[in-house]
Amino acid sequence: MSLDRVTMDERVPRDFETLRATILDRRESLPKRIAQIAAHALDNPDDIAFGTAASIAASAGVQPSTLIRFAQQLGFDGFTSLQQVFRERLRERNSSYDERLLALRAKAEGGAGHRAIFDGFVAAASTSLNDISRTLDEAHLEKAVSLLAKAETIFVLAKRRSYPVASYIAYALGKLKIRNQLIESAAGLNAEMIGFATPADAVIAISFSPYAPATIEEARTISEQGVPIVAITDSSFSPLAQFATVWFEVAEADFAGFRSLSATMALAMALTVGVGEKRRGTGRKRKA
Amino acid sequence: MSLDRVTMDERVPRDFETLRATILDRRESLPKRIAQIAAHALDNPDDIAFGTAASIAASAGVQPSTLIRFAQQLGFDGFTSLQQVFRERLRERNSSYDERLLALRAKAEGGAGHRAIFDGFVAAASTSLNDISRTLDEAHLEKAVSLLAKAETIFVLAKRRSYPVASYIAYALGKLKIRNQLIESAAGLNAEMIGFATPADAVIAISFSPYAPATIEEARTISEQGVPIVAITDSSFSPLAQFATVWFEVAEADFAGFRSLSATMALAMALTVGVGEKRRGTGRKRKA
DNA sequence: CAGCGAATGGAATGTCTGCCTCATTTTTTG
DNA sequence: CAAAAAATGAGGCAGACATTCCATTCGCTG
Repeated sequence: MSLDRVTMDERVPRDFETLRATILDRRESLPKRIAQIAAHALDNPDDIAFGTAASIAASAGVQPSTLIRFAQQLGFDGFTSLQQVFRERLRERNSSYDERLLALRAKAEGGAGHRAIFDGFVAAASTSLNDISRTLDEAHLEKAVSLLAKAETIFVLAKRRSYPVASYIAYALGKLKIRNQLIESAAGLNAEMIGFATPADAVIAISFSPYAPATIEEARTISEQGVPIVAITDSSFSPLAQFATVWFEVAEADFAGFRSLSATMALAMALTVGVGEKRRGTGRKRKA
Repeated sequence: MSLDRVTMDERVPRDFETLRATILDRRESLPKRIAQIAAHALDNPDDIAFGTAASIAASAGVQPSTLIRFAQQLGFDGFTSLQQVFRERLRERNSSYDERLLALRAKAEGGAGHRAIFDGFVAAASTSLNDISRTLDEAHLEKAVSLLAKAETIFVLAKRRSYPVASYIAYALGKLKIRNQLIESAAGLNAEMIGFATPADAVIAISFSPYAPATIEEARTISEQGVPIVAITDSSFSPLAQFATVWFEVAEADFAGFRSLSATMALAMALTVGVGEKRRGTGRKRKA
């Protein structure tokens, strides 16, 4: 047996960063095909982690046997051991963000003091942003923006918890010189305001469970007038969804009984600025 | 052949979250061994992603064939397709938090379409949350909460961009049955409202550059009446800071000319709920 | 340009994979 | 409690897998 040599001085990189450094270090001295794989491996680490030797070799444009030689040259005893390093990287990377969030949440739930409360809200907001970033339907977004961009006046409809979002939308639309009307309950003239809306206009309606009855009623009325509605709500069973031309499902995390608004805010701003861009793009002009 | 049934109505979950929801949904109705695997899968998703059918079955304490039946019951055509979902999850979540943010921001700046705009706002919000989580001064938070908890009425003062935050604070304070007064400009009676404030009350004032002159003026007036002020603003040179008893410096990231509100929102909620807790803790009661 | 060692391609190999089948056990139903 | 249905266990099979081996090509050096 002459395995001694292997165990003697060859230090096998066990973590991805070391491996990466090793590869970059030897880059010059590697044979052509091996270098080809090295480049491919650092560029597409996920493929190495999940692919088979054959599939990786094919997408790197080499023979499977070369891939194995590459692994062996780095001190591994085969492709499989090399792959372990790439897989370990994904395992560890993955946990970092979630762990951070979990830690925050744990601190929020376990810990005392007001810092804990603050952490709870930060965690809820982060979670919500994370979720919406994954689940947002791009087609819905495009459709909603087109719809709103065509509107003469954009009516913004929201009560209670959702009202802050509506007021920010109204503020942003105003800054972008897009004609809009915020429907607030203060003056008690909602019915009259809604009466002005025509099918040439559009509505952004926001409501979450428990749905403010006034919002639902007003959405119903306005939809019966043939005005298209973009709804932001929390489930496809929401009463808002049935009146809506396009609707978004936003799941906000909550803390201490108050749901985050961060995901809804991000979506609201994307809609607003999206409409602004679209109008500028088509040369359409609006005065405040 | 009776495969028709499968292709007909069974909707196969393609992303991890949907899959997770589906499993949790059917949890009750699953056979014992299948449930055993379901639990193991949700607890050790990484193992499912990387292991072989045999190794996973062993560590879940079942037969490999059961694992395959589990996958089929969910609508997949075999273990391999189920595994794809677990692998996709790792691919998408793969990068560390910072890298993910960078990627989002790059996509937002480079990319076209409205998804890019959305990503930009999500990135801005995440960055802001990240920043405030690092920089928030805990002592300031404690001091602000004590100050507000002692107030008879909490006045909330903000205009324009900061107004949504103020309206959410007012909403939350209301739900917590804490007496508060939102100072909005609509009725034009701000001066009179402010006149009611006494040193036994307190103010939450929010303003960011460019500072709304009305907010500054009102803050000045109210501080001259001896009312303590908690300010949320963006720099210690802010005109708001000089009137404030306690102030928070919040740096919000911006995108497309609109700053995020997420960090301010999180702080605002922490203050609000903090006050609520403190009052309940000291047995102090308030009526709406 | 001949000679030689390293590098490479491609097929062969034995192992292990996922998945199917069928016998057995458990649960449900009448 | 019997019969039927569902769930489970275990062995077997075809195919895919990583790896090895050997013939061929490439890139030196003299």
